[in-house]
Order: sequence, then C-alpha cells, then structure tokens
Amino acid sequence: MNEPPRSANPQAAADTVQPSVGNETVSYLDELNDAQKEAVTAVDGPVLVLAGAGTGKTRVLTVRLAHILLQGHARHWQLLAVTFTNKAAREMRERVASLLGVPVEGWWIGTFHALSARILRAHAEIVGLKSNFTILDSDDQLRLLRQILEAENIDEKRWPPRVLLAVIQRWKDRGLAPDQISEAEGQDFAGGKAQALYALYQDRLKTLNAVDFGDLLLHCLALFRADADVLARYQDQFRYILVDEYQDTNVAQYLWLRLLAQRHHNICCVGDDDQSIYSWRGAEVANILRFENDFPGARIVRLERNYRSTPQILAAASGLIACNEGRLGKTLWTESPEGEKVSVRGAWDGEEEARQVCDEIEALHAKSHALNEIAILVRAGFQTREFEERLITLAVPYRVIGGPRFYERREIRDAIAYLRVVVQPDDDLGFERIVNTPKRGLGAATMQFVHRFARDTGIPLVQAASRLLETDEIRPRARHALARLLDDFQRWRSLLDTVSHPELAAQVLDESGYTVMWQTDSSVEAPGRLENLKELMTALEDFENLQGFLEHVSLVMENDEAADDDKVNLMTLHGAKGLEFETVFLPGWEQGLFPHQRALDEGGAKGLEEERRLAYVGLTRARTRAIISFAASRRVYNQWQNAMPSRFVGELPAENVDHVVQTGLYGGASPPQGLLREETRTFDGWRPRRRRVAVIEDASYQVVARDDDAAGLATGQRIFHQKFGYGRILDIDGSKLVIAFEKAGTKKVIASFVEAV
DNA sequence: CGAACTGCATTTTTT
DNA sequence: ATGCAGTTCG
Repeated sequence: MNEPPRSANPQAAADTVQPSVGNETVSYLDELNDAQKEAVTAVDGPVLVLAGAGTGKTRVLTVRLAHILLQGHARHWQLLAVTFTNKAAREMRERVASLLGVPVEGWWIGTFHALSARILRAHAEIVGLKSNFTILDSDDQLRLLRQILEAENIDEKRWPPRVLLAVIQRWKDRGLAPDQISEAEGQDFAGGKAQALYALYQDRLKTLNAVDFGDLLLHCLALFRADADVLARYQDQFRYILVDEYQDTNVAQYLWLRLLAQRHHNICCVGDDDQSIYSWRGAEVANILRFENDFPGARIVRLERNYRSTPQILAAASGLIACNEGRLGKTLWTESPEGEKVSVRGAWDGEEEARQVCDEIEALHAKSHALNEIAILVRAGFQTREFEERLITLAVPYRVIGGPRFYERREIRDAIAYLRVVVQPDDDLGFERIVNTPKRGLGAATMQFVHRFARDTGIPLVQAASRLLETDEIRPRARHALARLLDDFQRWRSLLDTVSHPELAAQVLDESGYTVMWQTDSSVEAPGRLENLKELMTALEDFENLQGFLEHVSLVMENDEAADDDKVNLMTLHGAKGLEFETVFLPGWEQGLFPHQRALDEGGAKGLEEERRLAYVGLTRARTRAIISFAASRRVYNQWQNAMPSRFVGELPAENVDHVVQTGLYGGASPPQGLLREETRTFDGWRPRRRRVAVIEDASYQVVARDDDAAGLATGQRIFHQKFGYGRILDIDGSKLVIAFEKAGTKKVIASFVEAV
C-alpha cells in the first residue's frame, strides 16, 4: 500500500540464498526434513503446522517467509508475520534478515499488539481516537479503575480494582466491547455492575485518548468493522499471513486474523496444542483445535522429528502428555542416541532438595559443563529463593530470569510519565502520577479539586488545571506551584521541534526537580535509581523521537538479560517456554504445588491438563539430562506442609525413569503408583518437623490423610466457626482447637466445626 | 504532609 | 516471614 516497493526484491537476496528458478530444488530447502519442507512450500491456502517441541518451528517459519519472497509469490509488504512476544518477533526479524541478507525495517513482522498499534495509529479517527493516543500500562489501568469505583461509590475493599481489571481483560481477550456483554456475565462483581463499569472505563479511556493492551486489538476489530474500505485495503495487502504460537492466541486475536485472512486465505499458523499454557490469560486452545473448521480445506502438517532431546526424555514427556485428552496428537521421534533416563528424586524437605540440586550443579560445573546450559525450572516464582540461597553458599553464579522489569521501576515510570505529558497533554494518568513528584505542595486536596472540575466539565486535567488557575479557587501557594508546572510543560512542549529529544528529556528531568529529588534522597536505592535514569537516557538515543521511544516503552516492556555470561538459569516453567538447556532440573513436583492447587480449584480437569502441559514443556526443555525432584515436606508462608509426590511423577512411563527415593519418606505408606522401585537408602538425620498434614485434594487423585481431624489446619490460621464467627487458631490439641475469636474471645472448639478461611 | 501502623495476600505473565 | 497498600496520627 503506502509501502515503498523496494528492498525486498528477490534479486538482491539472490546472492545470499541462491534461489533457483522455477520448480528446481533450492538450496535452503535442502537442509529441511520432508515435513518441514512441506510446511515451507505449501504456500497457498490455509496451513496448520503442528510443531512439536524442538522440531524446528522457528526455522520453518522464517524459511517459509523467505521462500515466499524468493519465489516471487509476494513482496515484503504483502506479508504479515505475527508473533506473541517481542522476543519472538525480534528473533524472526533477525533470522529473516540474515537469511535474505536484507534489512527488514518497516516489514509487517511483529506482535499482535505492535502491528495493531501500527494499523490503529493510521486510522485512529475512525474509532474516535487521535493518532497520538497513549498506551496504558497496568498501573495506569488500575488507577483509572480505582477512580471509577470511587466515583461509583463501590467499596474497593469488597470489590478490588484488580479483580475488575481481570474481568474486563478477559472480556477484551474474547473480543467483547461493553455493549456485547450479556446480562448474565459479570454478575459476580459489585452486584452485577461489571458491565456498566466496563463501559465507564472505556468512556474514560476515550476521553483520555488512551488505550490499554486489549484495546489495541479491540479497536482494530472495531475499525475493520466500521470501515469496509480500510478492511479491504489490508485484506488485499496481506496476501500471506504467518502466525507463530497459534495455541496462545485469544479470541480477539483469532478474529483479527480471520478478518485479515478472509480475502486471500493464505494463512499459515504454527503451534503446538501440547504447549498451550496460557489459558489463564485468555488463550484459547480451541483456536488450534478448530483450525480445520475455520479454514476449510486447510492443510495440516505435523512436525514430529525432534532435534533437541534424547529418546529417553522424549519418551518420558510423550508418556506424560498422553494422559491428556482431546489432543491433536503427535508422535515425536528422534535419531539421537539413547541417553540417560529421566531421574526422579525425593527429598525430605525443600532445603534438602535445593542442596541435592545445587550440589549436582556444582559437580557438573566441576566436570566443565557450562552453567549456561543448566536450568532450574520452578512452578512459582517464590520457589527460586531456596535455590538462590544454596547457589550463593556454593558461590555458583546464577541469574533469575523474569524478575522485575526495567520499565516497571518507579523512577522509570515517573520519568516516562513526564515525557508522556510533554508529548500528549491530555494524558491525565501521566500528569497525575508526577504532579506532586517531586513534592510541590500539590497534595490530594488541590488535586481533588482539579479532578472534580475536570470531571464536571469533561476536559482533561491539564486543561482543567489551567482554567482553574485563572480563578481564585485554588489557594495561592498551590496555585503558584501548579502554574509553574504547567508553564514548564508548555515550555518543554515548545522545545519538541527544536531540541533533540535526549536533550529535552534530560532538561525535563532536571528542571522539574526530579533528578534532584533522588540526588538528595538518602535511601539505599537512590543511587541505583539515578543509574537507571541514566540508562533510560541512553536508551532514548536509539529512537528517532520521543513518540517512537514511548511507543517502544509501552509495547516492548522487556527484560534484556545479558545471556552471555556463564550462569545457572533460574526461572518459572512458563518463562522457559521456547528455551532449551543441556540439563534441566525440575524441582517441586508435589501435589498442590505442581499441579498447583489453585489451577485445580479454578480450572478443574482443564486446569489439571494445563498443568500437565506445563510439565511437558518443562521436560522437553532438556537436551540430554532431566532431573525431577519432590520434597515430602516444605515450608510455605512459614508453615510446614507435607505433600505427596505429584501425580505427574506417577504418570511418567516407568521404563524411561530412574527413581531414587529414600525408604520411609512417606511414613512407610506406599507411595502412589509409579513410585515403585524404592531404593534401600535411609536418611538418618530425618525427624518429622511438625505433624500437621495439609491434605491436598485433587478431585481425580485422592491422597489419604494420615492425620487427625485437624487436618488442613495449623496454628495461626484464620478460621470461621458457625457460632463464634471468625478467629485465629492459637493451639491445636488433637482434634480440639484453641481459638482467639474476633468477637467471642478465646474458646476451645472441635476441629470439625471450623472451616478454614 | 510525612512517618508509623495495620491489615492482607502470596501461580503462572505478555503486550 | 514478608512486602505492599491504604489509613491514621502527629
């Protein structure tokens, strides 16, 4: 369309990849196996590539893209390649660029959100936005919702904004605008007001000329529906569409793709239903399961040859995932040598488990295995702590992937808020954030006043403030401060075109007193924050202007870990998707922790299956060595809890697994099926820590409690009693509890009469 | 306006 | 235990 038809010309790339004419085989195809070749060359019509773990998915995707260009099926601007994460998008860009030997700037390769934003900026007016709209982060979203709840007199204690945000986000994931929400939905929030609150939220966003992440997709859909010409234009333009990680798409993304693919039907989706682990944030496995219905005549290609793991690991993982129902089904195979069995180890408690794992890492390191090639994959973030502690003691370098992100730090957000308001004066949320940071005597009282005026007149805060300044409504002191701030913004704004943006940014932080604020701060974090601000200033230089930078910040909230030094990798299973390591440790395979109790409570059988996929993802990260472990007893929130090994342990095919379980771990009771070959190895140092057993329920997998009536209860726990109301357990004596009730004083009651809260 | 206090939650996370 | 957020008191 408006894309200049240059750069991607096949001739230019010819030197690099040596394509040949016509139907002759081309060199880049030679390195692909038959299935991969088919996935690459089935250019026309809908194609679903079921790519098992480690089967060369990214390769297929990039080569296919190159193939389409080199064979002259399309020019680069006619290609749309969609990924889920920025990381994946970057990787795709890099690989395509190096494959073709051509820069890919301006190509339609990106995340759903970035591509949507690009489309939306070009046609913002059609959906009632200005093209310089702000993209909100979750902080902003919450702040906005909090304001709305307050205005609606809804108790934030009872109806937490974050819950409402989650509800709204789920709706957006499903592509639903406020007027498409059925009556029955959202009944459980604030007495059925959720839909109305959603509508208010959307109104507010529109006034602010702001969108949230979900809106990027939603407004795009609205745009396509509102303007047939625009839709047709993009439908015509994108002759070939490629989609990565299709199993992770939500309904909104699915609709987006379907609309765009409607003209040419050349859509190729790559995914793996067995690696769908994001349903909790709206991903619909159904999208991949239904592909054939949605795109009639679809060709299905299965990539089943695995280039990553040993047969033992592959078989263990396959056996596990076979327990799931309704899979599209794949049979992974490999030609690599047999390898070691997956080992499964029990420990008495979490500390011992960490010791075992880390000692083994040390041993591997001593045998000159790269630490980089070792990962510890945990179910939940807090689990990393025990390993970190142990690794520190052993002086083994490690990194935790997925910690707090650069752009989420307070000082960075503040700085960005300043820049946002400079660029977009209507950005109330940004303005609010920094209006009194550093302190300028513009406290809650003043701002409340400005707020009310803005609300009553329906204008943005900055405008409201500037109008109020013309009156005597605001006390002189605050008035001067406010006037000064508004003047500052005015001045900075006027410099937008004359001063270079890094310079301007520095000026803003200086003149606003923001830098000074941290310079005079004596807290331990202050120097670090100043460092971060400096880093931010450096990052600015990589962009053409402030707008470009802000777009990047809102869309590319990522953590660039320096992956080059030799360190052990600690991360969650979710965070490990798409990565691979020579050695993978999978600790914490216990009922209640993994599968996680909440996943079971909230997701039932579906939840269990997703947890199993997570286990599958974990196992298939390993190239040559996978070590699963579990502990009989673990401290959770400073409370000792006993647990049975994960049911997943029992689901691993016995012939691919080596069990190393100490006798007596489970009080002589025989462990769950599968945990058979107990090694005769006792552990002398073991004494039971505390007797309370938290019975972990998983409807389809009952574990027998071996404790008294007080099972599941512990001292300090909050409970509810029919007669006495709420209270806290002071002591447990067999089946009797001593409880300090909030209303009724201290009483002794029978355990079975109380319920945990 | 700022420091101290209280209550509460604590799976996974991208954009 | 621990951290965070919202509230309260000086």
